[in-house]
Amino acid sequence: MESTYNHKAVEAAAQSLWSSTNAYTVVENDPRFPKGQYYACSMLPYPSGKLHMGHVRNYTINDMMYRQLRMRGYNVLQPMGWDAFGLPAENAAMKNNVPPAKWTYENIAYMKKQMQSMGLAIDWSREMAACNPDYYKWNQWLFLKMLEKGIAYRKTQIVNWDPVDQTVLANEQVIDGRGWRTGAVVEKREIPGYYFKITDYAQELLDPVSNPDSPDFLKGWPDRVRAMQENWIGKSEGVRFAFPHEIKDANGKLIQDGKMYVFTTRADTIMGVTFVAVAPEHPLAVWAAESDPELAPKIEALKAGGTTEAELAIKEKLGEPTKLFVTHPLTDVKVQVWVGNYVLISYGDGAVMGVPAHDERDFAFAQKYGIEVRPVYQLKLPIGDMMPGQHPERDAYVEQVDAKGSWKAWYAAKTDDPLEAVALERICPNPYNDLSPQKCVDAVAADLAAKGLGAKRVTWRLRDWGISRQRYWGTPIPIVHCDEHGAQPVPYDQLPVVLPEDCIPDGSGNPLHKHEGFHKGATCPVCGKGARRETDTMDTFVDSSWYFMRYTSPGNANAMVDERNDYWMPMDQYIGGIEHAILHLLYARFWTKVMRDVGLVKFNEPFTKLLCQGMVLNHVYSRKNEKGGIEYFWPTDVENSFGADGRVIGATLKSDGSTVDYGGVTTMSKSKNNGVDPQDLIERYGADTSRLYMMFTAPPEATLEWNDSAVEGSWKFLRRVWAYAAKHEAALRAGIAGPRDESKFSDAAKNLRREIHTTLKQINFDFERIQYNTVVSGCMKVLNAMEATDAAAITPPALAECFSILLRVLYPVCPHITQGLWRELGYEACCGELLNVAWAEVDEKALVSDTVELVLQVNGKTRGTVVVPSGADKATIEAAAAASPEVAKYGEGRAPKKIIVVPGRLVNVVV
RNA sequence: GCCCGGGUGGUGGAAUUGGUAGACACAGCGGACUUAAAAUCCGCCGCUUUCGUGAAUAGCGGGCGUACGGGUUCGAUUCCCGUCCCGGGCACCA
Repeated sequence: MESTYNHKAVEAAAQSLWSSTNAYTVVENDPRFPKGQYYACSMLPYPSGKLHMGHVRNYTINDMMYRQLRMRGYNVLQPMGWDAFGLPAENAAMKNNVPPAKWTYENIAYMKKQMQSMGLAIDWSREMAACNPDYYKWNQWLFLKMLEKGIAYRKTQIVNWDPVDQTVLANEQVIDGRGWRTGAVVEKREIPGYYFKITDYAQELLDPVSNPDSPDFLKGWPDRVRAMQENWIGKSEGVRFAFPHEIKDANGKLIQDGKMYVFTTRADTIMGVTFVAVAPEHPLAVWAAESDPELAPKIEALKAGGTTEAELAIKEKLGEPTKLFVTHPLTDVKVQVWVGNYVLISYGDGAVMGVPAHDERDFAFAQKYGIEVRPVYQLKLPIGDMMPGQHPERDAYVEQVDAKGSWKAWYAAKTDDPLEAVALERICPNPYNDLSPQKCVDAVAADLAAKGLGAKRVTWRLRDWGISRQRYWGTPIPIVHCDEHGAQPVPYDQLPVVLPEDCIPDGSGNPLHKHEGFHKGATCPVCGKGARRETDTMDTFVDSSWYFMRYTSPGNANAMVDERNDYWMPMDQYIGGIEHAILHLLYARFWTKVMRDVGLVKFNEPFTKLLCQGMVLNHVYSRKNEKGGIEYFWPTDVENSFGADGRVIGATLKSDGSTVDYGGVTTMSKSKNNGVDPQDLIERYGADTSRLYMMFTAPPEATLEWNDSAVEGSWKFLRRVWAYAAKHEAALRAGIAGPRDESKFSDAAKNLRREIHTTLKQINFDFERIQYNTVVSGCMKVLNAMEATDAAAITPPALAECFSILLRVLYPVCPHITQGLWRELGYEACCGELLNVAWAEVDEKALVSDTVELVLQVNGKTRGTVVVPSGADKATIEAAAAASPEVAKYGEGRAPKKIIVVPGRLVNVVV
């Protein structure tokens, strides 16, 4: 064999072997795999042009899992596909004047080649692309089913409209209120669109992420992802009730029929209401502005600022009083209406009851405007003693068990005159004083219901999923518009509605409008007359909501999925970026439940286990240039300077020493000039080194700050593996072929086997918990142990066994070099192809040793070790420990008071 | 502001249910080989120079050490309470 490692030749040979044997094509119920199916899948990539480091990391994790489990006897499926619809293709089309389809297909071809060069064990016979009519036909099919079931419906939506380009803009395409391309002021327009009633499934989507007792609880998901979904769904249980009023508009009509509704989760504090606040867009605020010219601009000003950023949480609570009053539903006291900048029109009824004593925001607001604070629960601190930012409720909850009598205390404090206090209380008594908060909520809700003014209500943050996009490159929504019969679904037998692939968007409007054959070439299914085809396409999240099930049923032209899907699904392990923790994973769960309700699948949840691999980050360096633009610098062209705490405080350019700004670490991107192309790495060191380094440098879920200075180390390790094989080729060959009689193994062989099987045990554990960085370090330990032992002293069959363990445990990370050595050394001729060889199992007999070394502690401090025969009983160990010189020295001659023995590990002598 | 993670050598990171902290590497330092370089191999590598013993900033011994302050325990990186800092998520959600 070659004396040195030639990665190019080795990798080419392995890859051509795999492709010539279709090594990774899997079939259902394959009898070769006694342990049954295992479906391990990565989130499908967008074909942007080429792979980035995040992809390499994601797919290497997936591939390691694949190879290890397959060797363990599982029928493993690792498919791949393309999230091929979407906006970037349209933008590229405009820039390069090529149809999005062509651009997309070329990218797919290139990226597929890159994946093959990584040595990924993908079953390409199941490849899918979202832009293929064979795939998106089923988006359309299920859409029609959802229309039938009422899960899909049509309503008008407010969108960002660019008046120059005549197109709809996504939120992120609106910059400072202007279109990103045209700079035109963006208008809000109401246009009709289709929605999915995901809210109907809210409770069913919530339980598996929030309730550990739910039968579908997703215990194989990271806690943080479950928490994010739970927050996103946002269930809150409370009471919705009305403040009656007689406020009339200019036409003399009662506004909102004389009832101002609010929602609260704290109905128990209803007796503490001292004001109400409405959003600036609320009908009462609108009327207040119309009827008071001085107030109008002030209310307008309250609309300023976004409402979706975290910074709002610390924004100052601002408001304006109006001349309007509503009536407290239980006490009939008049309550002033304020307009507040912290009230959101989009949540609940756009109005809140103000209880300064028991709500932090209400408290801040009341403090600012001198509104009365009226506690319902006894407070720990008098209101006057509270510091700014300190909120009464925190303390109030502590004391809430003693709510009884609190109002009396408060009234008494408000006036020195006990008679007046009694009088005040009579005006506004609190009948709920004796109740616990939860009982109080029930009682208040009952009283409001009796008056016909309110009821308990569950409110959700989750909104229905709007799927209409006024874009070209997406799944056509299968609807036609007839002048006579309106919007009509396309009949099932006319699916798919095929998207023309020859359009080149120019940025103005939807090119499908101009495509006569598409737009005008439809007929009404009711009357058969000519009709216009819907030109809106579906949100690309629709495509990604079920692609993983299409992998299971490739080539089926008659059904979305078939019985093969029942074999593979639910997916055992899903792997992808944390950035999809909410939307994609929620939509896929919803879509699965819809498929279940249509009778296509029998399970409730699609992903049993979820792994979110950490992001790959790199440093960012930039500087403002003369033109005012920002210039980014390649990280390796920059020298850092460090502060006393070791953090980067500044940076200079290596070329001329000029200073640049250090921007911390962020995700790699072309625009920030900090993306590392994995192809460079693969070409220079090979796929195995790249994979090894990627896995070794950080655990899969941790973020990884890119630094390739250690790649050389991984490269060096693989060269050592090869060199060891080349140096000991003869002994290894002899060991593979020779008879194996363990009773004749030399002591050196026994010692080496003990060490390697101990390490193997750890490696197996690390594979199970998906801690692949320590799997790699385990592989290094195996080689270190072999190199540290004189090979001549090792019985050849033992040497061959040890090296075969190394090749097998290293195989999932570095399949090429291990496959190459397996064949070169003759393992293949004897035991078959490495991919199909059984995983290395720990030989418990090899772990046994005559003596065992225990850690010796005196008074809890480690002082040395004590060697005892393995299997020694407690008394023997205690005696050995007590007799040790360390105990004599550190125990200062005192007799042991107590001896703690942890079998196999440690003995602690307390004197 | 709230929720979820996290804080360990110069660096990436290890330590399975509390049991020898720093595995495995990278960088660095010293050495071997070589005409030289590369490659390779061997050794050292948390702090304490003023804690002891040494001529010694060598060895040996001791002490300290897992963000900080407490606690539980024979024993704490690990468990509990409090504080600070960093990262991610979010919804001023009534």
